[in-house]
Amino acid sequence: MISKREARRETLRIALLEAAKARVAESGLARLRARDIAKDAGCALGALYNVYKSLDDLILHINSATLAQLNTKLNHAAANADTPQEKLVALARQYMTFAIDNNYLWSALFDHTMPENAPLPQWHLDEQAILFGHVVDPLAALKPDLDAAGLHTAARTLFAAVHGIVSISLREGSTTIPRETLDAQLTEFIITQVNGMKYACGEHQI
Amino acid sequence: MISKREARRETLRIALLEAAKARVAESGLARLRARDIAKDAGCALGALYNVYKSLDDLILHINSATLAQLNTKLNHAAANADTPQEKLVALARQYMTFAIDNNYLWSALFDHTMPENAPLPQWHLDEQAILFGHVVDPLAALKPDLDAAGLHTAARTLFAAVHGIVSISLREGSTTIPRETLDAQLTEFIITQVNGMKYACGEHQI
DNA sequence: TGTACATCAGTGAACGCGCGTTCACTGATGTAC
DNA sequence: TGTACATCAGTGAACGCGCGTTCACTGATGTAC
Repeated sequence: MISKREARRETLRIALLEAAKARVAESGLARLRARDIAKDAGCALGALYNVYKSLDDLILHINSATLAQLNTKLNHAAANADTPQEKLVALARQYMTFAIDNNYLWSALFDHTMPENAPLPQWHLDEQAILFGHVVDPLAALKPDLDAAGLHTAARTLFAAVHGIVSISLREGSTTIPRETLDAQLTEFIITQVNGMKYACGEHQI
Repeated sequence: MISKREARRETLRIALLEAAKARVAESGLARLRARDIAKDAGCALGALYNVYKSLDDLILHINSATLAQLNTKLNHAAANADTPQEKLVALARQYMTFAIDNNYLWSALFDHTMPENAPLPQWHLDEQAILFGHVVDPLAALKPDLDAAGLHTAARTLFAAVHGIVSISLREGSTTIPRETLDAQLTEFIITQVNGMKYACGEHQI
């Protein structure tokens, strides 16, 4: 049976997480303060440390929630596309859309660094690995001759390229390049890459 | 005529810059401390503020030096390649090599953020823009139908993709993926992209 | 059901530390005559 | 060249602030009988 204590604890846990997420979404990870979170969640500063081990611990849970949300979006994107090529394009575009719509939360995924003695916990590494996973399936269909390791590497490279394009675009603010241009660039980029993979497998001429 | 005062001032300026660069190269931007720099440069803490406006100002000069160094390397890489395709491959590989060899200094280029009221000075933005510039020339040869704006965008996209691949690789440490694999992946990536550009200009089928 | 005690969530002031920046002071360098 | 004064580099202790974390205390919830 769930005690009244546990229920309150869980409520506070969620309230703190939501408050922290809102703060990050609003003004970025760098401006996140324990005092602000507690105030927003309606509890005293010390209460935060009853429920989370530290501020870093709380941030991990923020990122975990963001990853879950992104994951859902990517699942939908892939599910609504037919061919492997279309899936990859849809994934990339959804990734960019998510990054634009959740700029600061998305940045927090990559900005947060743990104190040196405490590395990222395994459960969080697993969550990150799922991101690459989305790319693996369509890629396997396109390059059936690749083994698991090769697939993994190729997926990471493609993901990283998309990530870089999105990342550098967001850094400059949306002022310099209009959203549609960016979207077109990204789409063309993926198509070029995927077609190249399909028609010429590793024996390119330059 | 250059006074003794100015000479000393300039010497100290350089000593501080070199000390700071060494610190960043050794342990990263996040661990850079004004006190450490002054100690390494052999002066008192306050002297730093005679010569640089602030620590952020000094960091700008570190990044400026790093950009100049990277720039030189990229110039050589492009000069030693013949065809536009080869130039682009050489640029990407040189970029990765530089990032690996100067991990922390390279990261500092992207990690450093200014206080909100003081944006990056123009001279530093100009230096950054030169990076994209390397990609523009070979790209122009490959896609003669693009106008200046389109070229610029395409160059940025390609640069950003390479940056993402390098960035995510370095994040995981060199343990996970051996250097040669990474190099091969990056090379194949560029070749694929460049061939795709060359043979099919925007009217891809998916 | 009631009572006495134990447990633990919740409080917020205080701690502790790090660290960028300043400032009154000293002494070397430059200038005027 | 020498002397008196002005300027400014250089010093390092002290300032000031931010902010994560702790801790003694209070009061609500749970448990034993």
